[in-house]
This record gives sequence, C-alpha cells and structure tokens, in this order.
Amino acid sequence: MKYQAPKGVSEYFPPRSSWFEHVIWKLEESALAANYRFIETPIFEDTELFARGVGETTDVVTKEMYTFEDRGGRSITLRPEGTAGVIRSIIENGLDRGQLPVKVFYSGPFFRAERPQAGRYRQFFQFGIEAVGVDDPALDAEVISVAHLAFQKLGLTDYQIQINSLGDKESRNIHREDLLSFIRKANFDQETIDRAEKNPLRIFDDKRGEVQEKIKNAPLLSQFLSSESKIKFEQVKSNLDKLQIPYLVNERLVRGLDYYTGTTFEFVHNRLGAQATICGGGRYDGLMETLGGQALSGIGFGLGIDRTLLAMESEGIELKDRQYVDIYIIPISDTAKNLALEMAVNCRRGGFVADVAFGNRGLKGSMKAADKMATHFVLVLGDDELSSGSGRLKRMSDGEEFSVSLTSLVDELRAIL
RNA sequence: GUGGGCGUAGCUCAGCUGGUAGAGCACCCGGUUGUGGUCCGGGAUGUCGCGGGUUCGACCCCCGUCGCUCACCCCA
Repeated sequence: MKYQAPKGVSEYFPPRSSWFEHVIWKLEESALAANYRFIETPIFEDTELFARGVGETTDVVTKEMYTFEDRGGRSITLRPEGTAGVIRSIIENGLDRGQLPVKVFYSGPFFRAERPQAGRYRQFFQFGIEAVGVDDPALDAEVISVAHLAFQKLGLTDYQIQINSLGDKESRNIHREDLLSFIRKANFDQETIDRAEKNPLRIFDDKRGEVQEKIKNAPLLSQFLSSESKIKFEQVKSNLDKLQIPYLVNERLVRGLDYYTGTTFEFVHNRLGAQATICGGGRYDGLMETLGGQALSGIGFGLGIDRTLLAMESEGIELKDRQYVDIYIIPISDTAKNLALEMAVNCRRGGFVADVAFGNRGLKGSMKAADKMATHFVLVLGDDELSSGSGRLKRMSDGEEFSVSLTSLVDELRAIL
C-alpha cells in the first residue's frame, strides 16, 4: 500500500460516518435546547495562546502540541483543546461586552502529538460548550446537564458523572504546600517528584498501584476549601440533585489543564479501556484575565466524539445507517439514460432523495443495488415507458407497483410516499 | 519517551511438530427474453508487511526493519 493515513488519526467513512454525524447532531441539539449559540474558531492559533491559556507546565503544552512556523516566521499551533481559542474569540470580538453569560458551543478536530491508543488519537473530534461571564452554581449544573442530556439522547447509560471542587486560588495554594511536603516525605522516584513539583494535584491521577498506595493518606483539597468555595460546591450538588442527575463526588478528581478552578467534572464510561473519560470540564476563574480580557469567570466542557462513539458501540447501541433513497431510476436502454438523470434531478428539486443506476449493470444487478441502499421505490425506464409516457413505481418493501405518469412523477411520489 | 501483543484475500480469521496457501462474509457473473431481498451454481482476488539468515525446502525457525495495536505518563 503506497499511502496510508498519518499515525493515530481516526477516519469515518460510510456507513459508520453516518453514526458520527448522528452523534454530532444530538450534541448540537442539546446545546441549542439550552440556548447555546454556535461558534467556529480557527483550527490553528498563535502558539502563545495555548502556552498561556492551557498552562506552561502542562503535558499538553510541554510535549503534545503540533507546533510549526508559518512562512512569516510566526509560531503556530494546531489547537489541542477548545477553550483557549473560544475565550480568545470572545475577548477579541467583544462578546463579553454584551449580555452575560456568553453561551457558545463548538465542534471540530483537535490535535495532540501523543502516542495513540484506544480512544486517544492525534487528531480527534471534540464537541464543547462554554458559558462565560456569570459565576453561578446553577450555571455549573446547567453545563453538566447539557452533556448529560446529550448522552441520554444517544442512549448511553453505563457511565458515571464524577465531580469535585478545586476551590479558589487561596485554598489551592495552602493545600498545594501541604500536599507537596507530604509527597516529598513519601520517597517517590525522581520523575514522580519532578512532576509533583509542577502540579502536585496530578499525583492523584497516577494509575500505578504503588503510587496510589502511598498517597492513600495524602491531604485532600476538600479539607482546605474556603467556606465560600464549599457553599458553591454544595449548591452545585443540590442543583444536580434537583435535576435528578446522578453524580459521584471524587475528591481525587483532577484535570490536566491548569486553568481549572472550582467545580470540575468528568463523565467516565464503564466499558471503555484506559481512556474512559467521554466528557470533562469545569470552571475557570482566571482564564479570561490571563488571555487579556476582563476578570470574568467561565465554565465549560469538552466532549470526545470519537470516545462517545466507542462508548455507544460498547453498550451495543444499535446505530442505523441513516442514508436512504426515495427513488432509484434504472434506465435499460440508451435513450432512457438521458432521461433518467433528468428525472432524478427533478425529483431532487421536489425534495426527494433520488439516484440513478449509472453504468451498465443490467436490470437484475441494478435491482440488487437498489435493495442494498435502502430504496423506497424503483422506476425502470425502458422503451415501453418512453413511448407510453408512463411507468410503474415499484415499492421495495412489499413489491407492490403503482402506475405513474413520467411527466408528473414528483407529484405522484408525493401522493404515495 | 518506555513496555507488551500482532502483521496471511476488501473484511474477520484458519494454516498440525517447516514441504511454496484456505474458510466465512463481502464483491462480480449466471439460474433464458424487462424487476430485488432467500436459495443454488460459477468466478476474480494474495510478492503470507519488508529485508536478510538457517534449511534440500519457510507463512511457519532466527535477526533486523517498517507498520498496526494495547498499556504507562497525560488527556477528549
């Protein structure tokens, strides 16, 4: 094979591509139902935006970005996540100077230069929403509810929502020192310590058993939360209760991006491999300011479309191919060929899905083709039809035939479909 | 960056302790002249990832290489 797709990218082609479309549509539907508006930002941005926004010490920034120089010598990076670009756009276009909160959703490809594995790709598709400018626990709950509703529309059931509060800056700083000294005393290997020095919270995410054992008694952030943070977190939880959205408080839940503060959450699917987080997000208090905007809080989530599809498949959710053909026209003489496409185009103008048996497969072969592509009606065009000006529409579901006039085919279709 | 597994027809895979390749599905044609789904018959398809070595002989053994895949770190 001469060419193959670059390592670690996912491709969606028929029929699976129609499930992919379906997932995106349900996600959009859920966001629109909550009055989020569509935003489309560039796939590449100034490298500095991500470095500042996502955080200089994060793995994403230090080793996972696709960065290159453009012809003008500027450093450009393919977006590794969605929030930084959206916030940049909100600031640049002054959306935060109108009514608040600004509620937007986005969808598209993202890029990270990592070693691929199940559910993790170098180019992956993410859907996300952001609500900027209002710091209200009810909004935190709403954001979670949007993802939850979407997953329910898709038929997913075997997942859990984990939530935690990372508190405000002050609470975090005190905890950080305490946790760091705990880690320093626990004699870890050098690599683990180095990582912890950058962001000690990450140690909670370490999957190695011996590490988990050692941090069993590590000080948790929840013990350091300011009373204000605690109250907000309680409100988020009681809001979720009222919405009857089940969740699990996971005090060790941390996220790999530096901008998160306050409420954080993850939707974790139970039947996926190591990469089981199908949606993750949280509140970010300092991000707007960091990127040069007003000091406004925001909250949002990123939702993995590839992983969602995998999750649906793991639950055995039946995904039907949505493509169908209303009318399939089979010309069986040379003179009929010219007319066939013309009639098909007319049907399309009339709002129907119409296709033609191109090439020379013969009648039988064309009938088989019609059968395979979920065709409602077939019209055979031969010399008889051309001379009489009428034909028989065959309904594939039961074989019944309807005689129709060729010149008023669209109307006839409307009448029987 | 580190470690494990795997590379045989379009797809999923079989191939016993080494004797130069098979199944199912899919695909195409046919079962008489212009009507599909089932059934029956027939057919095409592989440099057995690539390179080297051992051997009379390698898909099967050894080495290298490339690719895929899963996992670690981390994330959607």
